[in-house]
Amino acid sequence: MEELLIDLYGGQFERELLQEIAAVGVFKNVPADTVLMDFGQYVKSMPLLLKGAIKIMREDQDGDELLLYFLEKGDTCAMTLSCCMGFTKSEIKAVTETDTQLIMIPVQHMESWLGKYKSWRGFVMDSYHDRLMEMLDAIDSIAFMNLEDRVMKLLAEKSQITGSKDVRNTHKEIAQELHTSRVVISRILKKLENEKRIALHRSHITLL
DNA sequence: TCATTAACACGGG
DNA sequence: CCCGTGTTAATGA
Repeated sequence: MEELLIDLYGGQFERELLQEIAAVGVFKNVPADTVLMDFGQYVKSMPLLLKGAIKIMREDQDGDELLLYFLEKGDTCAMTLSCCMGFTKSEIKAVTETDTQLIMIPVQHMESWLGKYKSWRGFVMDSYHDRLMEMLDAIDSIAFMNLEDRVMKLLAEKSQITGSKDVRNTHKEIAQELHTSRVVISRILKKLENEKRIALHRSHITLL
């Protein structure tokens, strides 16, 4: 676990901090499509992402979901950070998009590290900033982009996350993540296929 | 005009 | 058969 840590965070964290993380952190392998955190849950440890991707979703009163943004390696969850400090409930849902490796750090440590390690403070601050920017990006998408562009953007993100041109998602899943109906997704995907931007297959889509 | 809802047909696993 | 997909018709914002 320590080698992985040094590999990913060595340039960022002090040696002592890396050792502390290795000492108290719990390494976890999580398969794809696992719910890591749900609405209303109290958070008792924060995840440090080593490998894979997690999607962060918001949910409305009817239980319909909307994808906000993805977390990738080197990222952490901003909601966890604020939840841990104030002991409030989670406002978001986190689901693994791919098979994921992460380190869970109990909350009591992360607070003391804030005073102890400059690099940790910087990391937490940067994380807040990054997540805020991604949130703004998500708002821009919903407010200003048409559905066709949002679909392409989502496919591009998913492709980048998996490192593959193939996106293994059904039209239904895409519709739920973008909070729209499957009919529209099918129609838009068909249009994109006619424009030679993607190729459609059963249960997966290839970007061209 | 464009999204949504409901309904139906087709085909693959 | 069930599910994913493609399409249409009616309705609404």
